[in-house]
Amino acid sequence: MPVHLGEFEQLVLLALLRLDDDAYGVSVQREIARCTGRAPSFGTVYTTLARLEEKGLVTSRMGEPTPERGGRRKKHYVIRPTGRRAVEHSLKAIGKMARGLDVSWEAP
Amino acid sequence: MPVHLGEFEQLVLLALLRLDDDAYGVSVQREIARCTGRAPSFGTVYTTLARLEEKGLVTSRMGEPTPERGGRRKKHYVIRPTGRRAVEHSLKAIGKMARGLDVSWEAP
DNA sequence: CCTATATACTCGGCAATGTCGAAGATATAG
DNA sequence: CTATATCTTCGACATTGCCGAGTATATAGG
Repeated sequence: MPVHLGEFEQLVLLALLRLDDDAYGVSVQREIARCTGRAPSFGTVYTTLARLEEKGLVTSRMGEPTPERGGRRKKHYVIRPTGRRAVEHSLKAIGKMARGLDVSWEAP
Repeated sequence: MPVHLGEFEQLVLLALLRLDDDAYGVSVQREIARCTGRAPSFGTVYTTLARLEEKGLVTSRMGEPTPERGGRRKKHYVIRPTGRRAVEHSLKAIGKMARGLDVSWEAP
């Protein structure tokens, strides 16, 4: 039973991978915005993150309050092996379907 | 307003591109199965195809009865420029997010 | 302490997509 | 006109996508 990822779930998972240690709600939405140019609301990001955790694809840990200036504590997310496999699987599927086609894959 | 594609919609659109002239319900599901190893039901494929048409990303034309042996007529689908652009856009987004990561992109 | 101000996360709910299973349509061969 | 092979349509419900508004919680300053 292959774990199925939605389009946005893929982006979130990829964001976790590239943010590595510093992945939490705000940074995830910022990274997705930076890379893709679209600006998902925070609600959207948090919802997806929560659902990915329910499915066991990621884990979260509460961060310590930072010495900098104020604000609520961050909830850090880390991708799990299952999650990593799921993204790779999705990407591979798209890759196979796109192979040989002249749809531009890389950015300008 | 960027047309948003779901994960499966992307696969269907890619299938249309690679099937070119010979794209219709059955062949689309077969192609997706062949490439990705998953076997969506026909209902799933037709629903998606219909929705893509509503959104103006593809067009359809009824085919003539074939000289071969029996069966209902095929409904051929062709991707439109808008559709092509939409897939490219989606693929580009994923590409940007995956760039630099060591997630295997190509098939084994 | 109390308020102002940053930051970050939760909730409730509706819209869009994903996914079937079963039923209906329609060609050709006998 | 029946059997049979092909294809598509139809509900219906599950999963994902997507906010906007509300709630927490740190720190700085009076």
